[in-house]
Amino acid sequence: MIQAKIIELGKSDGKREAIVHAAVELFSEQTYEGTRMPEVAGRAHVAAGTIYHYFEGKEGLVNAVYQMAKLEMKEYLVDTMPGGLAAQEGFAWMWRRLWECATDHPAGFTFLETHHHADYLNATSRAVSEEFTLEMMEIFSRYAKAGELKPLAPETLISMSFGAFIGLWKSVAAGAIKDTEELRSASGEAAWAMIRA
Amino acid sequence: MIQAKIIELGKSDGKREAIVHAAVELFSEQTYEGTRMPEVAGRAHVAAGTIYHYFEGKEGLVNAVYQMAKLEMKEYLVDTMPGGLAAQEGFAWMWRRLWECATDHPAGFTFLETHHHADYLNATSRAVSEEFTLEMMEIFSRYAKAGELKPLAPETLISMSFGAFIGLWKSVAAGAIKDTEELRSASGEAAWAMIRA
Amino acid sequence: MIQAKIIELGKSDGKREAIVHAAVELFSEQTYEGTRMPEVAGRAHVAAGTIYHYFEGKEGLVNAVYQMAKLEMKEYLVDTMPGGLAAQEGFAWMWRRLWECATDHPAGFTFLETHHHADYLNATSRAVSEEFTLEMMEIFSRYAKAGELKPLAPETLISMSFGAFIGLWKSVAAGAIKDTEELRSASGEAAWAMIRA
Amino acid sequence: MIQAKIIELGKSDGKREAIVHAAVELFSEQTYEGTRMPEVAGRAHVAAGTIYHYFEGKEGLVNAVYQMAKLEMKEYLVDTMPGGLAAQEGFAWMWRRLWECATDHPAGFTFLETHHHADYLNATSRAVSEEFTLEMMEIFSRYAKAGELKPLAPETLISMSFGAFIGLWKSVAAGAIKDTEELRSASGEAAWAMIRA
DNA sequence: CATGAATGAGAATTCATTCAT
DNA sequence: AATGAATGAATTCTCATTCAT
Repeated sequence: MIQAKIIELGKSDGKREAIVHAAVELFSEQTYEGTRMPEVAGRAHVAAGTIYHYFEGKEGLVNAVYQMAKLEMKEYLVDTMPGGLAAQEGFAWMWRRLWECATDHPAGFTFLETHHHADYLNATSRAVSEEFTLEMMEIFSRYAKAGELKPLAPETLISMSFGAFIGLWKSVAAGAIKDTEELRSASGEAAWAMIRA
Repeated sequence: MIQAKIIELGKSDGKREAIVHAAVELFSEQTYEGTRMPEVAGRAHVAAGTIYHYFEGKEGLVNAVYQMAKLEMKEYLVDTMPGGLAAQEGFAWMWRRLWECATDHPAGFTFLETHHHADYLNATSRAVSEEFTLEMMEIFSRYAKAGELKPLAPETLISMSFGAFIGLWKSVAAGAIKDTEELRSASGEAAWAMIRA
Repeated sequence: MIQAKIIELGKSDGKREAIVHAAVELFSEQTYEGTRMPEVAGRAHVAAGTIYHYFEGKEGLVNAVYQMAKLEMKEYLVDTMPGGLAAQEGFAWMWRRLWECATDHPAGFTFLETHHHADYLNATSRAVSEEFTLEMMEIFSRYAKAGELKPLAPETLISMSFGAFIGLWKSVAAGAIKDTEELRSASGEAAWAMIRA
Repeated sequence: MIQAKIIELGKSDGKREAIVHAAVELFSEQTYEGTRMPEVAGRAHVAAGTIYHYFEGKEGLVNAVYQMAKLEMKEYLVDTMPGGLAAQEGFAWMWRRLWECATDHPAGFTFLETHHHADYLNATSRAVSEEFTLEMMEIFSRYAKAGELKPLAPETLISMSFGAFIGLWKSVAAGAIKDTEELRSASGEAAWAMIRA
């Protein structure tokens, strides 16, 4: 009964969802190549063959995973961004949202970091990625034009600040650093110090 | 002359080195799991079986690669560090050395970033990694005690500044940002702004 | 009818059995090490990979084969032994059963002779073997206590009489001696003459 | 100097000897197929390549081993047999010589048992084997004609009595039975009881 | 003659994918 | 749609043999 309801509700099938979910986890814990299809099936509580009803092989699955994770990230950082924020507030908001995104979807977040450049990503995946990058570029360019950022290419500032966050997040995820409210704001301020004019 | 001496010392006529060299390149271009042994053999101009004279299987090889790369990095950042530098100069020196290390050994540098957490790393590899981390901790702790750094855990500052460099380097390696002398110093100053008191 | 039941019980549509069957034959015709997995697969009319669904590698297979053959032999010689036979009748019965076992399962019988001491036999295989040996010891010890056997250790008498049978069987299997009813009883009487008091 | 003398003395080379010696041991402890050439080289204290100066590959080696072992056995049982013995004494003498042969050359003796039928034996090896068999046949036929043996084919009596010895020897070699003078004579008498008229 | 590093054909094994049920 | 046993191509690894030193 409950199962039936979940299926009827959004998120389509439940089974497809479960597969993608299992896959992000395994791809992020291990690697794409290091993860076996029956392993994915097992964690999704689904038969191996079932995956092939929903995805075009392993490559189809990893692309679905990638797009899902990237769109999720876009939702956190771009789609929900309040308009009209000045550079400092805008950056602080993004930093906070990065934390939230990484905390809410640790597997997806880690997966994206580890599987950028992969040659199994198809055109759609690359397009989704590209779109996100452009949106970020636009935001940083706006701040730069307003003279709020260091005189470095927006690309440089984005790479460095995202890099700083990822470095920090990796340590947190590894348990080397404890995630506290204090850390979230202090690290954001530090990152801002790196890029502000 | 020097070459002659090396040949006399190690038994190596360079075959072992050639294999490790081919392996770092391929592991960084692709992945550990995504790289096939004959591929490594081919790039090293060696028969497939030869790899097994020098390394205990693929796992033995990847550990040799990891240790080599990590020790290389340690040499750039720790072993050759001039004593007696104050925090700002010390950090600037390290930032420059990171660039040099990444430029001189791009494959090794990229490999380390992508293959941290891998479960095929053995005790020795983990020990080598640990030692490097401890050395960095010591340096940053010294700067922190001198009151030159932001009041955040050294681990946090290290993660963020290394993360910033890696983010930047990835963009450079991907061809999105051009590596200039200007960029090297400006980015270093920006990173310093992030961590200084 | 019986066949139908077996199919319902075990999951087996006989594939596992076919593999074991092919394996005993090949292992006895050649050797364990001298037999190639695809050869086993071929004779079992199964794909090479299928063997690995049922057995843990070649070693798993050879152990399954060993246990099967040993239990088969135990069934012929121990499990079906009528109670209450005096020494001479008991021995005659066993001798006859050895012939039947060797004739009905020539591959298994030969395999056991050739692959005793092998170091790929696991704990279970050794336990099965040990149990059979103990049962034989018990039987011979009983006969010895009744004063019907020569004053030699039961172990000695078992080794010699089984050895005599195996020597004979090898010649029969090689075609050097013809298996006749006459031979079966005469050889049994001869063997009895060797061990009787 | 000493080395030179040994080489001059019989047994040709010393190195060839060492290789054959190492090979019998390993082939009997393991199997022909289960033994690696470098392993043989190692135990013979010789380089792997050296084996190929003396033998035509692994197959050449195993044939040399087989012939050596078989001729050794022939020497013990046939060549040195005193003429003019009656059946019972002749058999007792052979039984004693079997013990001596097995004790003096355990590896060779075991090797022969385990590697009869092997398909890597060449014409020469088979000829040597055949010759031994014929000699034994002759001896047993003589005893049979004299009416001293049971009315069974000589082949049958040979197979059974040799089989009995081998069975016994295996238990002794495995440590399950202790080799004593008492056992040697009692077992010989038992075996004689099996075949005598 | 002796060596043993190097070779590469061939063996064991894995794993993405299919397909009868 | 769902299953999971079966497949066999692809992969790792072994080992008899060669050959430059």
